[in-house]
Amino acid sequence: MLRGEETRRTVLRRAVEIASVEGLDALSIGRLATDLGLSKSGVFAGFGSKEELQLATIRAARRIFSDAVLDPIAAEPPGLRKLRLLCESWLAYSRARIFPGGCFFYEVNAEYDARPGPLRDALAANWREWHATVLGLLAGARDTGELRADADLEDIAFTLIAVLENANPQALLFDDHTPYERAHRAALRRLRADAADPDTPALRAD
Amino acid sequence: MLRGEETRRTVLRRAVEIASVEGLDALSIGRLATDLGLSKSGVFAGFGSKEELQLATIRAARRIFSDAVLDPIAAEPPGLRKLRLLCESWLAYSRARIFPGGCFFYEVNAEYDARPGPLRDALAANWREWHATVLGLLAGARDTGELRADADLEDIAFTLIAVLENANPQALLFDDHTPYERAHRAALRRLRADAADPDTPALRAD
DNA sequence: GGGATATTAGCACGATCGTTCGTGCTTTTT
DNA sequence: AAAAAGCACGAACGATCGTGCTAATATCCC
Repeated sequence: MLRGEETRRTVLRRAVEIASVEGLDALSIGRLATDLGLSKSGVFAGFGSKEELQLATIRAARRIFSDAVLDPIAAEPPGLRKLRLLCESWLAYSRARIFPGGCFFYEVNAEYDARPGPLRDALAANWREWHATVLGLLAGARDTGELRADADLEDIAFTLIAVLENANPQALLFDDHTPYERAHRAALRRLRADAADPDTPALRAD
Repeated sequence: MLRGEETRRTVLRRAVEIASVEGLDALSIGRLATDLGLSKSGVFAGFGSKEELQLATIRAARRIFSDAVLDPIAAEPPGLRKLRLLCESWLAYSRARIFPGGCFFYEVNAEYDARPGPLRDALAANWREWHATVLGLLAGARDTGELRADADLEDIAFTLIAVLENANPQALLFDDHTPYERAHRAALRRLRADAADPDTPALRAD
């Protein structure tokens, strides 16, 4: 019986839109039902509780994010180029309003980062995953010898994520796309700062 | 007749706490009333509408932010040192949980950056003000000759704000303070990158 | 096709939302 | 001392919230 799964998908498609703009708290069963021409109980039945609906919304958003940002660069071999492509991919994702509220996770992380519970746990897990991805690409670029062997990859990841994420609210708040260009320049600059000398052996000692 | 103003302050003191953790949407008249032992209508009367309560909450938060971050460095003369003190002041403000939810503005900007209306307008105005402050200090440090005359101050401001703000959600999400240290290092590094040569004349041509 | 099953609709519940209204109490002004 | 103003209160409103029930309706298996 697949009709149920189909309905869940329909609901979640709308749910991620709403949550990316107004947050997970603004998700309401009744609103989703009227928006989609369903009954309240029909929407409710598909999830069993509001919290489960919110968790499912986070999972759905994770998939969309992964498709939009990670998939396009999956085939790229490790190295600095892959890292730069990731940054561009992320900026394009925020810029293209894949979620109408910009980056879904920027919105909901701010909403729940100070509220313990299953939702914050789920968001923390997603952040860790995203952070590990960036870190992995940085390690890749170090292993190819394009980044200095003694570079602090955690610090670089922190700055990269920071400048990318920060482009989002500024672009949304002012309906202005120049923050994306600043973020791009800032990311490239940070990578350049720890780039290895071109004639340094690939795996030099620290 | 000052009793009214006193009540408003009491309400707003609680309102900024709630909003910094759960957002401006989570402010509810009834909740504030029961939290403070007041009547719903009494709280309501002091503001006239929920939106006015939210706007007043933003104004109250702006004052608290200004007292915590800007006042301590007000007497400092322009220059790189003042800029570094600002970064430290900001990080201390987030770290000390002046607002229990970390940075009030990180939370509410994310909440309203994609929702046109008076609240977003008010938040945009606050952002502009904060941004202008950072830019002003950068210009000060350039005028003292400590920053290169051709440095892109807008880009530097973008990165500084990004690394500071980004420490906030990460520290909150993981109950971990090391992001503050990363942010500090990242900010200093960015300033160092455009520092002028020590023997360069104060106002060199571009 | 009929019977089992999975899925949606309809309706009601207690709670809470923002808001309005009328009333008393305090304090200031006259 | 009388009059006015400021302020908070309690009660009530229509709406919406999340969540249970029960009944109707699709869909699948035999």
